[in-house]
Amino acid sequence: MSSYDDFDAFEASSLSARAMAARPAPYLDELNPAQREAVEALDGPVLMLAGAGTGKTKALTARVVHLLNTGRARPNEILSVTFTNKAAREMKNRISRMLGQTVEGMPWLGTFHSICVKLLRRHAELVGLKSNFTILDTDDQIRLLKQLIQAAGIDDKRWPARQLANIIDGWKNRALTPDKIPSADAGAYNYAGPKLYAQYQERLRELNAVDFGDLLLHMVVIFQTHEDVLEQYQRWFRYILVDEYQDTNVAQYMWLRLLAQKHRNICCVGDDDQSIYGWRGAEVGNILRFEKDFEGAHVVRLEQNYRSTPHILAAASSVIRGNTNRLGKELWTEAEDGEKVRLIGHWDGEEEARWIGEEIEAQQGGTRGGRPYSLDDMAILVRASHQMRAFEDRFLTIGLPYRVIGGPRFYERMEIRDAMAYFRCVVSPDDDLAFERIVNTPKRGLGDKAQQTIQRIARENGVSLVNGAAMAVEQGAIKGKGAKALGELTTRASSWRFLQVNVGNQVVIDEFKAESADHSAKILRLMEQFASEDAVIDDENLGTRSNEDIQYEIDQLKSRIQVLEVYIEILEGNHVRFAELILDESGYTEMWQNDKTPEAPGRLENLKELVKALESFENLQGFLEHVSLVMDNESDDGGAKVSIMTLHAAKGLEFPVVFLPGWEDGLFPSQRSMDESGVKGLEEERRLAYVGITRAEELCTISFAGNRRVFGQWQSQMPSRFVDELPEDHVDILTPPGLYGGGYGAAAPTGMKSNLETRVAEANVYNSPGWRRLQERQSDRPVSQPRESRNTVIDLTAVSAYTTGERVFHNKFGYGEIIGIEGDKLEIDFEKAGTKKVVSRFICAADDVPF
DNA sequence: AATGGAGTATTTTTT
DNA sequence: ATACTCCATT
Repeated sequence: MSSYDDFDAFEASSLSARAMAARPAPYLDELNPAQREAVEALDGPVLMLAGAGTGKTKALTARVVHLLNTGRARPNEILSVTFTNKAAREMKNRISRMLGQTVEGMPWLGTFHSICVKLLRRHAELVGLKSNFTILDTDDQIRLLKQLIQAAGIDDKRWPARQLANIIDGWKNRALTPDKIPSADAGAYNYAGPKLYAQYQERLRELNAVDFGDLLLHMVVIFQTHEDVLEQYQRWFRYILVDEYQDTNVAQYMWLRLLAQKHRNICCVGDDDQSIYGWRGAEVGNILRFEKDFEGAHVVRLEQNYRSTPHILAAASSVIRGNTNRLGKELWTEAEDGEKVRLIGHWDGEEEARWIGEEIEAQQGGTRGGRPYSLDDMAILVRASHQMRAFEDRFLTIGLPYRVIGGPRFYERMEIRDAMAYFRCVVSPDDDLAFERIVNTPKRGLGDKAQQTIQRIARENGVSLVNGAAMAVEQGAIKGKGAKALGELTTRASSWRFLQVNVGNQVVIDEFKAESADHSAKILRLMEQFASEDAVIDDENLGTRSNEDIQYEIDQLKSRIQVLEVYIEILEGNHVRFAELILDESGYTEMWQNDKTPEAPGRLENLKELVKALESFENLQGFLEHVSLVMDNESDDGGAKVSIMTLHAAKGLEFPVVFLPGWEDGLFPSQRSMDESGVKGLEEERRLAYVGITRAEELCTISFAGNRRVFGQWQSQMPSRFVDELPEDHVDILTPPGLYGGGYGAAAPTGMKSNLETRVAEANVYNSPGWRRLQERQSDRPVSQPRESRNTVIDLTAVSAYTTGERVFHNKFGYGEIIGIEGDKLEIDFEKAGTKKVVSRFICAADDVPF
């Protein structure tokens, strides 16, 4: 409070502050003490540690409203960053509601990416871009990288482009430009990573394009190298609010720090226990060290939970307690006890889906807390999207309405991407990737060879592909029927481009109008002539024209007038017409109309939807930007539905009834997570479990299956270690009804620990041969036996149940011989597949092969 | 140049 | 199991 900056800030707004001091603040009365504390600490750095369901968004919005209400800042002086578009929208809505008016004046409320686009468009030239740059999605990114990889003579089979993309993303997330790659990373991507990264950035600049990571990276670079620009925004953004701070990566963190340096009025809201995006560069460290970064930070903990029952909270707390390195929060609630968390094991994934389907039908209409559940109140949260399939299959057969959230997105469909590639070519002609996509779509008889010719000519002349194509046509470099089609495309393209650059140009509009008027006048004259002339004319007389000829000319003129009218509309700013024209003239619409495959009608439907979606935008560019940044499609077509989504997609949501299927080791926690990131990965998985459980308000059901098809192969599954971390007192173990109950006769192996998992096993079918085999093996396999030490994922001291030289079998690789043992990983020399490292649970002794 | 068959990898999670 | 890629054939 003593710094000059703060004084300055206060002075600037003190007049209005005083004027508004008397203004009532009813929103404050609705807050609990902790929330209120977080809202009222307006100046200086604030860290709001908000556990799940503690009214974080409420506090955040109240804070914005309070800033406005006390006159500390005007709407455009508040920088309010969220992680997702959904969160941004939610905040906008809630602020308007609290304020009683719309928030048109909050231009800086949005995701990191959308705010950065806005900034970067203003300062693009500082990093060598034009302000109409395009934003590439992952797909384009990979295609571009593939080209560079092949040009470098690297085998992209052995070194997939996808991998390089991830490496580059990782660097960008850490705000590392190609010249700043640490030597430790020099070996990345077979030692070609850094060089290819530099080439990639160079190429992006040529294409006047950026990828997602660039949006932040470029802005950080600009802020670091152009003090004047940075200062301008530092001054401008008096107050900064950050939602989901635990999800920020290094680049975002640097961006925030740079901007907050001056006023230091930064309020970060987050929950270290809900950090689930480490895999894409999020640094929990950012939140853990906030107090060090911003000295004198005011830390507020929101711990009263308004969402879930005590049983559910107890389960969540018990699981998350397994993590070290937490800031520490303990959620509590005043809610009634309600039902315990339910736990159930199933025979296989299909059985699990069947049971959940029935359970949903049973819960539907049933009441708890007085009001009947609708399907909208229920959700199934899975670890990985492939788990959704079993549920979709099942729900389709029993006719249970469901909605998949975050599935394959509308804008990722082929026809939509094609259409958008056409738009991109028109909006930014340098976008070679877009042109590549559409040269031969629809088929124009331009194969590899023709396209290479275009590439060559473009490169030789240092022009974009569109221009290169035009030159190729002029030079007659393309042979065959492709030549004509390409010529047509390039003339079309240049006329689209003409329209695009002349939108709003009154001179051109007037010219077209004049031409149109001329034609109309001529038609009138011809009509007169037509009427006055005899029906039959001497055909031999070339000087006279037959009625047919006149009719033909009239038709020609009429169609020209129609075209002109469309052009005029487009020039006057009707971009929807423009889109239609492009799709029409390119033959793209026609292509699908002629397509006889069953998907074709759906694709045409999607194209229509695309055009309709255009209506709510100002122009094509605005639309393209929205699509690349927002990419969401929440089309709620009435009707109550069960939601199916991944745990990641569920963050921030809540449902009265939640199902958490697939709690099996390897699936959840995911094997890959643990392999790649060890204990860190496991802890993130555990946070994911915590997020999952805390989504539930009243009823939470966790389940696992003993057998599951993985890559089309049946695999025996072990219940998740997280199952053991649930608190017994708050969990009900269910016995699945029917078919299998006790069907396998023999009780579970004796002498087992009486942990939850075993009790589930005893209670149901979980006595299958496969499962029992696993259980038995587990007891003579140190890797998985000591439950306590299991959180050390790679335990090099562990003694394997296998020995070197032993002959083993792997589902995928077949037979082989163990040549090395490293904890639970075995190095095996396979007879067919060569030497591989395999996690021991995926193999079995050669004489134990199940057939 | 387009089609169809074989062979291969795929399953995290997303702005 | 399925989706995708590559290659050989027409």
